[in-house]
Amino acid sequence: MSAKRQARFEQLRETSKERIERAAMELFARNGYGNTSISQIAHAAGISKGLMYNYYESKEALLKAIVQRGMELGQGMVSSLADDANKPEAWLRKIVDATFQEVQKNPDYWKLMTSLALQEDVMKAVNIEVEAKRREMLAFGENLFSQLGYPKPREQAMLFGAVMDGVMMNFVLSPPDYPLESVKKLLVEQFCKPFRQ
Amino acid sequence: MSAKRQARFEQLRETSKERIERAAMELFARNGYGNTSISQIAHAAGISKGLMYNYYESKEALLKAIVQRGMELGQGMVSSLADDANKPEAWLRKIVDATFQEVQKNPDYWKLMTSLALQEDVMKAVNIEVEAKRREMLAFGENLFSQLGYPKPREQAMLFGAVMDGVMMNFVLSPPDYPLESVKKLLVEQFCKPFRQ
Amino acid sequence: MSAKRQARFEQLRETSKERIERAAMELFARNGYGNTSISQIAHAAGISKGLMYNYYESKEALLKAIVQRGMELGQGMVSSLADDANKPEAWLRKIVDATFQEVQKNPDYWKLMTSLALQEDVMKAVNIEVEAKRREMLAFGENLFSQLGYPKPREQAMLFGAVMDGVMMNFVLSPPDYPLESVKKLLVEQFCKPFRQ
Amino acid sequence: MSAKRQARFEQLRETSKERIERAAMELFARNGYGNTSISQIAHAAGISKGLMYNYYESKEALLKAIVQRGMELGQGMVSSLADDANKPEAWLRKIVDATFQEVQKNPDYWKLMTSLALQEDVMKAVNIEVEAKRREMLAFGENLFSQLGYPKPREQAMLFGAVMDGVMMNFVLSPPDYPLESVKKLLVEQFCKPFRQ
DNA sequence: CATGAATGAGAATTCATTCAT
DNA sequence: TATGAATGAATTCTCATTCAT
Repeated sequence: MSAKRQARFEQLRETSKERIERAAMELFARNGYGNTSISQIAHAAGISKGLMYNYYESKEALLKAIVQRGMELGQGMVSSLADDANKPEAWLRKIVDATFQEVQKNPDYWKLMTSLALQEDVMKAVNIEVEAKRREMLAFGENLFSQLGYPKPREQAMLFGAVMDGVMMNFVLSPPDYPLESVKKLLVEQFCKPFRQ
Repeated sequence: MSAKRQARFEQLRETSKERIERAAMELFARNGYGNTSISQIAHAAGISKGLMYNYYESKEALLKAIVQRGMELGQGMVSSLADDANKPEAWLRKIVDATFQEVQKNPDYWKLMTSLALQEDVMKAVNIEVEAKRREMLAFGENLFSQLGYPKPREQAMLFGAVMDGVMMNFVLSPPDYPLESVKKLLVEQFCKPFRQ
Repeated sequence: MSAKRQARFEQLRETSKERIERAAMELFARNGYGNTSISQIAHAAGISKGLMYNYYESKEALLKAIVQRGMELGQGMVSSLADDANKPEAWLRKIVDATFQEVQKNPDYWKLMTSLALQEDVMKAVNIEVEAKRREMLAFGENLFSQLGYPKPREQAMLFGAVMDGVMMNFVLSPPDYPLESVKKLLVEQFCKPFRQ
Repeated sequence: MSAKRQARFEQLRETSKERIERAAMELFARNGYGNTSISQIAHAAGISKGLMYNYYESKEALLKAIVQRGMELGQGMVSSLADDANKPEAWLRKIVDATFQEVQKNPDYWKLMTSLALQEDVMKAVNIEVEAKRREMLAFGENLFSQLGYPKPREQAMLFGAVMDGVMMNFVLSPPDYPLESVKKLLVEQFCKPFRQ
């Protein structure tokens, strides 16, 4: 096959794949993985049921692909807030900003991830990765709060993680209505600052 | 049938029902409603599939019953912290205590509720009720934080709700490992107090 | 459940299972395992597709059960011709008789077994057992022909095995037309006798 | 298109066709017609699925082509042993030799043919031809054994056919291990000779 | 000639639900 | 009350076949 044709096919394939993944993510997020059928996905993506299996070995493989892709995109975000090495306050703010930016950009993805986290069996493999990331974040936060003089930096990091998760969850439950900006502002005021008696 | 036999049956029925609901809640919480089959529930409860339908009209009815019962139990909790009418700090603390006590007593239930909240289609009816409760709680919290002098009581109440949700979620994801008490303490220190510049 | 009810259910279950196995064997034998669908089997057995899965985990499990049951029945046959310890001619005749009796009783089963033997992937597990049995038979035959003075008992046993297989195959290909008795008589005359220059 | 190009294409076509047929025969023989997919064949042949349909109208047409080609090759064999008109022993030996030579040359083909013979529905058309050939062979053998003085020439011919089929089958089941030559020698000794006693 | 994306019919399998006992 | 055999609709998945390129 000529390189040209190759490219064209590549593009078509991407298009279909992307439509499938987008549709699937939306439905998985909205209704849950177990409550979403391949038929629904195919219909929403405007393709035949069979085509799905040209791209993904199974429904579960599709889910994995979606999660994986999201994690890769997430990597970019994390690495983008790299420096500011010894300004913990700035760093915390950046984390808050970056996280909510991500979530706003793709609430469905985060809804899905939250759903999955709550289910042990489905996607055990993925959850392991997510768990690792959580741990990493926790250690990172502990370090920051320690620098900020908190007497119990680990617990503070956990509380911080909890607020983040909580706001995120409340937001994805009703994105249009949630006053994310105001809440975020309060959050920053109350969490991204040095310890004070 | 004699009253005695009646009573015995009643008791047996209760027992079976309870075993069914407990098994179902565990499985729903662990694997999701859509990923749990009646067979699994019956097996876990040690009864036959058919018997389920003596007590519940359908799988969905079973879910509703579980959710309902949980909400009723929750009512008790709420009403139990009724007085202390004008001591907002104490009230907030009580809310925190009571909530986490509930969650610790039955993490599966809260895991399930969180899962359900994330799914629009499944249990739309239930979610409406939950949503109503959320609103009520929000209004209540807004009032408390207003009394405590917070300039943005509504947003503060939302942030408070978010921490609560976040801690709860993090806890139910790994109940044995989570240092709930320490985190709760920090939470109380940082949220259950009058506004301070 | 009372023993009576138990027995009744057992019987019903057996009936359905037997109908399924009979129908499946017929279709597998006639059209091949890969060309037979569960729908066809269910239809032929007069049951619903779903019921199959109450008794067998999968189509392959059904096949295995059929093969297994046949092998167990075959065991009976083998053990029934036990004695006559040192009369090799009589023994050979008995083998011939017993084998063809089996085959006449259930030609479909042998057709199926022959089909399966020809396919490596399907039922690799079963084929291993069958192979073991072949080897055993071969060793046994070698011993007999050795006693009968054949200079190459092993090869003679293989030839004998081949005639048996060949007649069997020709017979199952058109049971009603094949003059099994006459052919068997010739076979006995030419194979079940001492070596003669 | 120039004659030259035409020829080149012709050659390429042949090459692809041959690769397809070889791959298909191997897979059909190994796993059965119904258990072999076009994808597998295309992959094994190193071509695209679509290309198959340039050469064959359907999967079944491919099977027919394979069988047909084998039968045509078989024709050559039969006609090659034409003369020796009235030396039945020599003739029988020739039949034995030629047959096993064929089978050794292409065990997969015979495996496939045996498999097909065992399945009524698949390839009914082909089986009719095969059946005709069997009959012809039977009549031929009957004549030979009659000339050799056998009292039941028809049955003897059937027994002879059975040994041939049996040895063939045993051989194709494990070509590398089977001592074809030794068994063939015994076969000739015991079957290709005048009637005695 | 050659590709592989796309289709749709149908296959295997699951599962909520019913019902005779 | 309790069972589990039986059903059938829906679900996941496979595969021969078509077709635009």
